[in-house]
Amino acid sequence: MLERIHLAVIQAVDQHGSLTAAARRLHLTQSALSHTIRKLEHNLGTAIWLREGRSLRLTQTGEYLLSIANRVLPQLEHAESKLKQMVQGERGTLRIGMECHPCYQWLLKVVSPFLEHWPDVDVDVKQKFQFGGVGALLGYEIDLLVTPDPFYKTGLRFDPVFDYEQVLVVPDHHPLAARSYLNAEDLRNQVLLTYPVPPDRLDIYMQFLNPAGVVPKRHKTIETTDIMLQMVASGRGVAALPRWLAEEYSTRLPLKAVRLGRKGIAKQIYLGSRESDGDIEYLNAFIQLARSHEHPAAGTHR
Amino acid sequence: MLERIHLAVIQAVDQHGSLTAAARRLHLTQSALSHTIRKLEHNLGTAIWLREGRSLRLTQTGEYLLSIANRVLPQLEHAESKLKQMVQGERGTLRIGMECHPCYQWLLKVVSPFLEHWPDVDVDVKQKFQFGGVGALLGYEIDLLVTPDPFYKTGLRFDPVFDYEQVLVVPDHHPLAARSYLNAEDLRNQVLLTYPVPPDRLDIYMQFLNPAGVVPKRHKTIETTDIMLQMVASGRGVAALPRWLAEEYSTRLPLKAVRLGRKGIAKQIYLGSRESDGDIEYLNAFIQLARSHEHPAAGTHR
DNA sequence: ATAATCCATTAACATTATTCATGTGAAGAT
DNA sequence: ATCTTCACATGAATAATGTTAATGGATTAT
Repeated sequence: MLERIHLAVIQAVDQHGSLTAAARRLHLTQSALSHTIRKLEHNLGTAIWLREGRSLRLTQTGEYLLSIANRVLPQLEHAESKLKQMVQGERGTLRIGMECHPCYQWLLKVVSPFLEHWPDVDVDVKQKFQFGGVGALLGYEIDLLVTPDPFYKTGLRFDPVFDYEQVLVVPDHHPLAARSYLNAEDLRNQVLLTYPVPPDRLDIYMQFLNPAGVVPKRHKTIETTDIMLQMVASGRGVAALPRWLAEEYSTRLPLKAVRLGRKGIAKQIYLGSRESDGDIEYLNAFIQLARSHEHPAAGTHR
Repeated sequence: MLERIHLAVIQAVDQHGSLTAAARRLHLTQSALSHTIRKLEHNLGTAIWLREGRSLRLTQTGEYLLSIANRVLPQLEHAESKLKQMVQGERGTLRIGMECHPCYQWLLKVVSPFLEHWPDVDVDVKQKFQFGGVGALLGYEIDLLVTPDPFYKTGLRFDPVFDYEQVLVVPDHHPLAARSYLNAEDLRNQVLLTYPVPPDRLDIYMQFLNPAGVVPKRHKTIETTDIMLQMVASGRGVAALPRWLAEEYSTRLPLKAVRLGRKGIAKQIYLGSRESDGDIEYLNAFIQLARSHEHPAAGTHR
């Protein structure tokens, strides 16, 4: 009933002094405005202006409508300009899901230049998903998934962002620290520290221990990388982590990284996204940035 | 470009779950909504919903539009309900102009019950007018004029609200206090206190002194009634005021009211208004209230 | 499977909005 | 005074928008 055009006319007449001038401003004819306002006045049951000769004077109702116009129209105009930015992919929220605990550190390094280049794009990182990372992607809970497990499916797209080697992190003076590589048997008497995820999602089990039928002495789960490595340094156990992560921490803690198996465990991290989001500029930019920004230490493996 | 209907559709779809339900809610057909939204999406250059089978899921753009809808639509709805009240004369601002200094006290007695009956109508009182009270009325500076001088003219309407007698207020033990009435000559040696208005607007001059060619010893102007009467009580002069006003003060100050001339000076107060405002309920109500609320002391004169 | 529901689309039609051409009255200039 | 200009009103023609009705495709419920 009270439409945008009504408010626009009232505001324009106030600003430009006449219906005719307002019509020019709004790219409509004076006739159209006259008809429109006449109908509004009829619907309201009251005049908006008093016609005094050739000029218009606002009634109390008109004054009130003008105040509404001056309050509401800027909101709509602002919304429109924001929408334009969003459509051009310059503004939005990038919701990133993480299925790779240690990757958080790497992610921070990508996010920070991204935020600089895209000041109007917010980044949100989630770590828990009811139906797994891929489910979250398909269910539009997240827009981007950082995962070591690509799950090729129609509608999804996975871009490898970097390779790395999964290694065993042990204390500096640990008996295994000097070895050039380890066998599964070597872990039989070790306490293994991992993130709290099911063993079938842990590569050290799937690719190393299980094939040899070996079970470690104990298995403890720890949420955060920092604490986990503190524990390793103090001799409470050993952990399987990306080599680059181990090397980063080894400058601060007395740690050593040892290869798992003769050839090592090779891993890749992928960024999963929906194909339907292929036209979102900032999303593509993020993937681009991520690929060009592989971890410095990653190269040492190739 | 971004119209109310667009926001309404987005909000209704969010609230009722489907385009079809939203169409019912908005008293439009599903077809119309489908077309409307299609056009909006085309104009924006982006989808608002992702069509997933038979249900709609908001895109980021859509989420944003929904937030706008939830913010802007209530503003428009509120404005509409206020407008309805204004049109029914239940809400507004009554701007009262005063051309009768002592009437302020009387006005307060009318305004106070009025404000109680019309909680949504504000009252504003003005006392200065560039082109006089009638000019202010015609120029829409005020909506109601309290004046002793009706100025019948097309478009204006004057309602008498009460009669009163203009008397001379003197100190209790003043030589003139005992007289049953005064002649102009009696003022030749008095100091006359009046409000600061031109003598040709003062009845004591126009109707009493001037015809007799008498000029008082001195003429001082004072803004406020309270101070004026304090001065009279302390013997600094005499003042011409409505009888009811003098009587009201005489309970607190040692004052006496004496008739001017043998028949006294009869006065009337009018409420002036624009005929074009004849359909404003609260304005009529005010005039009605004013007429039924003449000052208690006024009756003594008739 | 079957039916029901929902969105998209099409086409004929109805309604509403806008334009175009013209009229009227007020203000200002000659 | 008369003329010109300006601004709003009006009515008919035209364009835009919404309705009705029918249909298809897809999904969900029974």
